[in-house]
Amino acid sequence: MKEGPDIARIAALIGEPARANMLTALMSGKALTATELAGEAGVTLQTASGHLARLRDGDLVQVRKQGRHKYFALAHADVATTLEALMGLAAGQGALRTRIGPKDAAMRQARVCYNHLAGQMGVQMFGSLLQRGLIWQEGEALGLTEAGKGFVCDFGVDLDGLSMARAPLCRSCLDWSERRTHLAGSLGRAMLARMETLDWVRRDRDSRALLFTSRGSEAFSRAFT
Amino acid sequence: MKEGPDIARIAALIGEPARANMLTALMSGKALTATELAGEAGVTLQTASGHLARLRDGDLVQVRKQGRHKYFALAHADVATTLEALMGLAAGQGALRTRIGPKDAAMRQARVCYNHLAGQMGVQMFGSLLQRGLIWQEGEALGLTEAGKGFVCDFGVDLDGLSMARAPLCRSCLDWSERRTHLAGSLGRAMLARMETLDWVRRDRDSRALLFTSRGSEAFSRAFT
DNA sequence: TTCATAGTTCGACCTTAGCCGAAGCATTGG
DNA sequence: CCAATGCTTCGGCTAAGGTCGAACTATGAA
Repeated sequence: MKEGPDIARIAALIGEPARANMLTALMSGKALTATELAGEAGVTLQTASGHLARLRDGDLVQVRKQGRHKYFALAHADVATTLEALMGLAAGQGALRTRIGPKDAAMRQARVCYNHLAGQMGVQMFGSLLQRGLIWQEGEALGLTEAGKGFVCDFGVDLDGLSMARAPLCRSCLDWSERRTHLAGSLGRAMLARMETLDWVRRDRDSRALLFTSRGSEAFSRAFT
Repeated sequence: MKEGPDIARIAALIGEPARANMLTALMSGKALTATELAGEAGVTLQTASGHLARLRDGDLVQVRKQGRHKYFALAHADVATTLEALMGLAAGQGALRTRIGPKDAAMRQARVCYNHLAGQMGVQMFGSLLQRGLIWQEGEALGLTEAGKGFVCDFGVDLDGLSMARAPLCRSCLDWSERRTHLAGSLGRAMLARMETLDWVRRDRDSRALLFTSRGSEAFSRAFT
């Protein structure tokens, strides 16, 4: 009768409104301070402090101390993946709760998901790369083809630098709004970073939405049709 | 502050040990009764009933009522995906325990279920009829096709007599050892009765097991391959 | 030094919800 | 009809944990 993996412990950790809000806020990939997270969660700092300690205990977030600030971020990409999966379930059944405002539409079109591009644009980019044979996919596994490496370098990404990193280069991530896979992993992050450098896209200050510039929008559709 | 889907509600649903155990048990893909799930979760039936109602409310499981049993299964493949993601996070990724139905081999092969044929043979017959287009199935609904009517009459069943009865002609019944559907309803009962008349099969005196004669076994596999 | 800001810990409330006993339906079998 | 079985509902008990005020530590700035 004893369990396998202790799924309840993790789910209970996520299943508390204040903590869920914090984790959702961290999905942007940005590191946030305890005070900021307290604001996101709508609780006082003491309460937030307790929650964050628990999240850290459960290995859902990691901390970096810097001066008198503590910056919190999601511990691992797996955490982001799991949260996306949960959002998929919640979105499938609960349109009743979320009113679709203008920001919501922007979120569906393009948003940041643990520092990589998600939403319609993310799915489009992934599909384009796949169709042109620049990446390959076999079940869960995912990778760059030779042609793909050339493409990515031409795009301006330092592929050699990425290869040194410990994290997997390519990962697939299931989109909660589109219900299709998009590109995650260190390559996914690098691609988004490059697009920001090129000023194709800018981050919204208050949400995870990504706003494409008119120039960037045009260039994007030319690059990933 | 409130953006995105209500992830906390779902996660809290999963994040309760008893419910998590139930969901884990359902990961096998098989449908389980409330009593079985209560055992899996280590709680009494009353408690389990409450939990299952909540899971059903949250669209994590779907239920199928059959006689005095209620069979529960995961609602969608998405639910299983999310649970797997959570298990991945829980790191201690362990074995799923599977509790199998009846231990008696004969019972598993063929037995009586409300006067119709159940067990491996029942599932086989159902599959054969379906594949050959003799019956049709749409969700819960089930019926005989024109070709099926001919087949049944040839088999020696008085279809006209059955149609007079109040009870539905065809019903699907979820097998408690195979956990797949087989043929129930007045037709299911008539089919079994006919097989007994033909001396294909005899009832065991002390149990619900059905013993196929050697001749009957041969004829059965010829008729329902 | 003194003050201000960031975060933690403690203690005390108090709501939530998980749990079971007992009784109530519903279905099946005799 | 009655008995047995599967499940649900109700009521009360209890424990867990979320919440905040207040006091405390730590870092940085004037």
